[in-house]
Amino acid sequence: MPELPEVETLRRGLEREVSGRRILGAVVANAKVLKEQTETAFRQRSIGKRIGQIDRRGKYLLLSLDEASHPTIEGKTESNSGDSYRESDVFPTVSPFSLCIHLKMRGQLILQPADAPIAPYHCISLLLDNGLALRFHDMWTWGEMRVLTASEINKETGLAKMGKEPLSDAWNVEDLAVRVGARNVPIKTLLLDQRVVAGVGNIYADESLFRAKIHPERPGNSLIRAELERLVVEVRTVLTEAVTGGGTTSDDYTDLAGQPGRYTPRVYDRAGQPCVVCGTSLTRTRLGGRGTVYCSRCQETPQE
DNA sequence: ATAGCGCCCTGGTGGC
DNA sequence: TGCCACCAGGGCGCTA
Repeated sequence: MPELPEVETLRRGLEREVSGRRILGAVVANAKVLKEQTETAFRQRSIGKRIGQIDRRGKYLLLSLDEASHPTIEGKTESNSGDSYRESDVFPTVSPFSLCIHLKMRGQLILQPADAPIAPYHCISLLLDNGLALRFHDMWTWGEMRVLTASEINKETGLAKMGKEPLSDAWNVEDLAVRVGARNVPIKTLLLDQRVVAGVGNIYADESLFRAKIHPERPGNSLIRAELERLVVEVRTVLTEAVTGGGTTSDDYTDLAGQPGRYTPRVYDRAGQPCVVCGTSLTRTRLGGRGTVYCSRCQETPQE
């Protein structure tokens, strides 16, 4: 399942490979990933646009779609002047639309030659002006790919209420303490809540808790300050390591080129195997409907 | 306000 | 061997 490190890896790939490219055409093979958006609206809002800045927020990818026809914008985009043209009052609505992508469980983004064979579960292709196609595949069609305005993004996604980016300086133990607060909910469930912290999913929630030596079923309001501090450190560490490794090795995820990630989890999907620290057989349980793996010795619930 | 559950979807798995 | 029920799971919407 793509989480923050996988989506960030894709973002970096897109920044290298498709930023500045013009969208010449769009093929909608499975409109389910457009959700409420019509195929007509998707095509009208994307075809002819130039892909500008590539942003990530939590597990969302946001590609700004700029008017490609105007020479001023074109020139500045090509000269790599960043987003300085956004400050211009000449074109106050230079980028009203963003291509908004969420891969959910099984979505994949692949960049390949436009004439490459269409793979199974192909949903959307964006044909670019360099002979490549950006393709969205999704076996379950839970994923989302839409072209939205800023207000539509706020209305139709949870982005407005999303918590802070865990790899930003703005995220710290104070912020986590406020959002976890007095909630009598398992800490694992809270970590998965995108309003608590952005981008953490099932893999990295389990990994962070294991490394912070905190039992996933501990209620949020039972954690002492030192534990919250450890958790902040370990969430950052595990996400940073996973970004460095290009994401977790998984059947569900590949980068833009189709390559798997190189990060290897210590507990996720290792139920019954020995703990890498103490050798205890790792325990699997269910928490809030999610499979959860932990070490019953390293992450022992303290005696009350 | 908040916690819990059902929904979406389909390949893989385990039981008989 | 073959069939089929069941499972996994992010995010959202509904309910109590």
